[in-house]
Amino acid sequence: MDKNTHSFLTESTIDSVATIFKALADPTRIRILYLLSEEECSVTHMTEVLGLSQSAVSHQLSFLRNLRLVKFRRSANTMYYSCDDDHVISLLSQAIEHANCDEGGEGHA
Amino acid sequence: MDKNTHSFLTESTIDSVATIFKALADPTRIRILYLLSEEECSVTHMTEVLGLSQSAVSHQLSFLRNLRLVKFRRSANTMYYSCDDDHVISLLSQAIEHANCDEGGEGHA
DNA sequence: TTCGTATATGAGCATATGCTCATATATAGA
DNA sequence: TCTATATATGAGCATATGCTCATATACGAA
Repeated sequence: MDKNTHSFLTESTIDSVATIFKALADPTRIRILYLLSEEECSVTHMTEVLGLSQSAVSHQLSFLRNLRLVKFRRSANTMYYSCDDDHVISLLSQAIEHANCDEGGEGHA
Repeated sequence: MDKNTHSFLTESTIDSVATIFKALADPTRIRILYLLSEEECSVTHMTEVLGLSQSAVSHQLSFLRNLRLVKFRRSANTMYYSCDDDHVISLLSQAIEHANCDEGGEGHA
């Protein structure tokens, strides 16, 4: 505790941060979260819009549910999912903006 | 192009976003980037401060270099690394803040 | 209860990831 | 040139990840 004069992150903080970013680090989950950030929708709808299998979508929703990034409500036998974490959506939005900027004009200075 | 009335992300945007978040989705890279966001430092220094092997650090730096998230300068046979992407550091800082918030008081209403 | 639709989930597989170990490269000094 | 220090990198391995396939569960209608 002597030679390290800079501030450290705790294990727990590092794990939380890694977990958040892991959730956002997959194309399928990015597409699901982006879709849900625009509209609440059913599993079948996501499946159709994103062109993925029902199982793949459901597995990813299970993943996102465990992290409490999405919530859902039931209507008959249809589950409607929506986002449940503004922070994460904010991070996603910013990354999308930055990515789109880079696409427009490459080359710095 | 008919039933999809919501806005889509392009393949390229999705890939860029996933790549950014992938870079941030590993505890070792989080610690490296956080350290570099506070101070420029050499590989040996990172190795000591973070308690990692020289090889592990060097491999991760190679990864971060490829994505242009870090830059470096040489002084004799020592390489000094520092951050080269403010956007990514900004995303990291926000995630750390959020993680620390959640740690303080769990339970929402 | 039986069937049909919607969703969830376990098993298994192919690929990706992050490490270690060994070794290559680069620079400084003798 | 030879050696020492600092860093980079290839190979290989253990684990993680994301999918498919098959099947289980939940609800509504007949």
